[in-house]
This record gives sequence, C-alpha cells and structure tokens, in this order.
Amino acid sequence: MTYDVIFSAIGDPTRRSVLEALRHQPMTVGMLAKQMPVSRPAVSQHLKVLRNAELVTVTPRGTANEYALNKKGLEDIRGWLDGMWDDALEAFKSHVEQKPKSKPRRKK
Amino acid sequence: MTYDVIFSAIGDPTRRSVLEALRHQPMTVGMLAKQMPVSRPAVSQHLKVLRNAELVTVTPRGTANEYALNKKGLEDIRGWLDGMWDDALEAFKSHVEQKPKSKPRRKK
DNA sequence: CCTATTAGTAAGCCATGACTTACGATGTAA
DNA sequence: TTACATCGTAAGTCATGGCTTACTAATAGG
Repeated sequence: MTYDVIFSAIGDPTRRSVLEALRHQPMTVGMLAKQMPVSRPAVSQHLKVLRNAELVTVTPRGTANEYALNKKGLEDIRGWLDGMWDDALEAFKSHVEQKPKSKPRRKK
Repeated sequence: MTYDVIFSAIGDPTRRSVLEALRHQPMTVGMLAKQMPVSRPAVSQHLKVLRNAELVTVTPRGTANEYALNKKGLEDIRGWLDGMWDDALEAFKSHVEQKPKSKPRRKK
C-alpha cells in the first residue's frame, strides 16, 4: 500500500463520484456509467485505479461486474489522517503562546 | 469549502510532503524548500494551493512567512471520510448474505 | 450455435498542472 | 540609503492523465 496510489485515486472528482455512488449499495459498471457524465470505458478505467488503491472490490455476476466499496482503502486514509492529527495537536499546543507578528506590509 | 479543492490539494505527493514536514512544527518557505527536491518557487506555488484548501495557515515574521498546519482542512477530510463510513457500514451489513458468484471466466 | 449484453483494453487527442528561470516587492540591518 | 534576505508571481515548457472511439473477450439465453 502506498499513499500515493490512494490519494491520487481520490484526487479525481469523477472517481470520488463513483465512490459516493457505491456508498449505499454495490453497482455494476453499466449502472455507474448511466448516472455519470462520462462514457462507460472511462468509468471502467477509473474503477481500475480505485481497485488498485483497494478502495473498491469486484464481484463477477454473469457478464456483469459488481463493484462495492472496500473498507481497506478507507482505513488507510483514516490512518494517514490520524497520523497527521497526533503530531499536529502536539505542535498546536507548543505554539499557543504566539510570538508577535511583524507589522503588515504596504500594499503594492 | 469544496472537496474538490481539498482532495486535489492532497492528491499531489509534493504537497503531502509539505504537510508532513509541518506536522511537528511550523516552517518558513525557505526551510521547506531546502528539504525538498523542488525549487523554492515551486514550494511557494504548492503552499498557495494548500492555503486555498485551508490545509495550512501563514504568519508573516519579518521578511519570512511561517506556514503551519490548519486544523480546518484536516477536519474537512475527516468529515468526508465519516460520511463514507456511515453509509458504507449499512451497505456492508445488508450484503453479508452474498449471492452466488458466476463461474470463473476462461483466461484469454 | 448465434446473438445480445456487459465489460476491459488499445490508441490517440488534448487540457491540466507541476516545474523552471526571471523578475519585482517587502522587510531588516549596517 | 544601500545591500541583503526572503518571498510571491509571471511566463513558458513539458509530462501526466482523463476522455473518446474503436475493438476484443466472455457469458447468458433463445
């Protein structure tokens, strides 16, 4: 697992739309494409990226492929976020006593 | 606030490096640039994006500009993540009884 | 079988954005 | 004031990646 793969995956708005469409129930590629502004192959390519980032899983059902959210990827994101928080809170605490700011700059 | 701005901001690996460098203590642009593989103007441009996403804050100190993490952006990310979880957990539960998968495809 | 449905891949186009160098603006200190 | 340090922005280059239109593969059903 690399954060690069995960964050570049959710960095794309179309892919986030896919994830949000899968929040309530699994869907096939065709169903997803039908409610999105891009073509089915485009959705297919996005799903490949999401699969690689372990953000979705696939289950073949006949000729259809059913995609669903994958907890793994979401947990990875949470892990990164928690790591940021822990250290950040420390940093915030040790900077409650702010040093004085310099005088404001003249506007151009 | 838009998730587009936030997620496209953290989608870039260099910008995530910046955030991680700021986890422990605030830093100036020069300090950040010194420990990164890109030029100072590049860092400056990234900081502009991070500022716009409310992921960092600036404090002028003389001619130097000190950047620090901004809780706001991190909280926004957590918000998105929590939203995904709530609905996703429901979906997971209602699919514990899996329908049978079709027979596997022949390999090409 | 033969056809229809569903989906992944290949190839190519094109916009977005990440980077560099050059420059201008601001604040500090002698 | 002059020189220096620090920074943001402008302009231009170039690679990345998201999209479309073919095309191919695989399964279900008559």
